[in-house]
Amino acid sequence: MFDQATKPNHTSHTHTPIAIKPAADAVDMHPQAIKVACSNCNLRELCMPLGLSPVELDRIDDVVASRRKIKRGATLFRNGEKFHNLYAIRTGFFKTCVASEDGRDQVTGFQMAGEIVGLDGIVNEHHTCDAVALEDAEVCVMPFDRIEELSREVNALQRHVHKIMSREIVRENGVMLLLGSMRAEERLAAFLLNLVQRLHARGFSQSELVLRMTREEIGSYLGLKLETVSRTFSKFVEDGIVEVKQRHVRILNTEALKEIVNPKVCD
Amino acid sequence: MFDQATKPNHTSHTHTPIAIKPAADAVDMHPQAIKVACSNCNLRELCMPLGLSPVELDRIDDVVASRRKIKRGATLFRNGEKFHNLYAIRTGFFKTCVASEDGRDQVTGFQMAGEIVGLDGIVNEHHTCDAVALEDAEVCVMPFDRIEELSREVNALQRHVHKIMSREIVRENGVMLLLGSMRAEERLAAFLLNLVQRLHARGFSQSELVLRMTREEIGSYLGLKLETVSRTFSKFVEDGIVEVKQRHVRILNTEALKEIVNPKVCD
DNA sequence: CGCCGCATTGACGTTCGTCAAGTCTAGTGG
DNA sequence: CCACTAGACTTGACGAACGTCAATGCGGCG
Repeated sequence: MFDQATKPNHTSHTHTPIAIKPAADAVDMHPQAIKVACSNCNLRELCMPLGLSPVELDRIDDVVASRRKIKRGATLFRNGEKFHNLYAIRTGFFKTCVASEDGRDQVTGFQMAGEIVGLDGIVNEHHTCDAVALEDAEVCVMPFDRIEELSREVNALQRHVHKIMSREIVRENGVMLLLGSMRAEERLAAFLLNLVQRLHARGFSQSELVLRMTREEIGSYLGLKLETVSRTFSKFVEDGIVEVKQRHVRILNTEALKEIVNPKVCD
Repeated sequence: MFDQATKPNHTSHTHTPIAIKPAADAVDMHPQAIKVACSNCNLRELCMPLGLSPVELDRIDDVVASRRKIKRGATLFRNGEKFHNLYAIRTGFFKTCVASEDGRDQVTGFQMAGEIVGLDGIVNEHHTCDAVALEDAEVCVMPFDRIEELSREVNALQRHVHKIMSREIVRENGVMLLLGSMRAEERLAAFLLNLVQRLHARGFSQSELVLRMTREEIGSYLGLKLETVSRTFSKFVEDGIVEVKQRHVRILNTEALKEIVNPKVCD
């Protein structure tokens, strides 16, 4: 039943979220020949500004110094490490988490292809959280000095950097609303809707997804214990809202999920 | 017992958090004569970059277009409004809050003199939260276009803007940790320590403070109901950790509060 | 002086966490 | 190929923490 869940819409031969845009497919056939460059990256619309002139596009390529592969379970950076770079995720899936001094930790986000991590390091020139790969991943390394330099000259880049940071602030506002005022079912429903929406924007199914994280990691993100996450999944299955088989999830009734997150008062 | 609580260290005649730096006191005697300018603002080290050359300092003045007074209870901006400006708080105290569609709302932060609000509006060019004055307040209006323009030319300003946004991201990470993994006592202890630390940085007492917000607003911020906030205050009083009289709070045992937030495992 | 919003306190209910037992699955090594 | 194992997941019983509801107190403002 779930056999096809890992292979959405298009025919990627792995389950890593590779993005859309059929246009550049021809180039992708010789991956070793690709220049490390944003100008021919099919994730460009996700992590770089739109509407650049060709000459600006050329300059933008300079923000990426190199690429780096991270094995599943390895860290891209750690709390306390000196901050040098932002990272644009090319493939793979990350979590970021902060820890309190007494050992508790909290997942602060899950990041997928086209998203930027490392913004936490700018203030104090040291990272304040860990970024851990939840599956084998590759990132573009973007030295922050270069970003600042270039964004002084390319207005669209400057604006873009500001928007990325603002977007992260707004996202975290939403998580605070979730953590501060929602019950378990609402949290999980909101989580699933958010994930599937972001995957859909990358060319995946609107109704099926494969979770890259454990129940415990979901729980940490949502401020719940893993047992509660598990029970809530089971509840959704009973109610016929989703099918769940381990990490494979199929959403049967999106409207019902939305209704759980945002109960309409009907009277 | 609390009569002097509203008047910490120095002799401000109101209880609005006016900042330190005795240097500029003379100028303050003729408030109507002050030019709208950062270069002679005693909050400068809080909201503007340090180590500017005189000529840069002069240019920085241009980011502030005007000032605006906001009455207690009034909004500086609202969810959905078009974004134009960032605001630096000169005097007064704000809360920011987001709302879900079904009416629940969540306080996402409390802001005091020298802090910047409005960053949420950058992504979509519309604000996504409300900023409400909890006491009569005054802000510096800083058109974001000008900020971007100037920060292309003044590197220190560019860096500063990035740091302010990154700081907000890191702060929200901390709130997520609090909301996701702490119990009521830990949350309230962390909240009090954070408030008093920020007030202290502005020249106020390390041990006394006047809360500008209701129990309900504290509860919303901390993901608790107002009754739980009230009970937790009472618990702290019983334990001899604080004295509380309405919104006046005196911290008797800072170490105990820290211990509550970060219980040390002693074995 | 009386009203109203805010705060406190108590009794009770719900939700979620804790602890524990048991199942499933993917990966490993014979 | 299959048995074994470790880690992830599920499920149940119980209890603690916090929410809900309601009564009461307090203080500031008109």
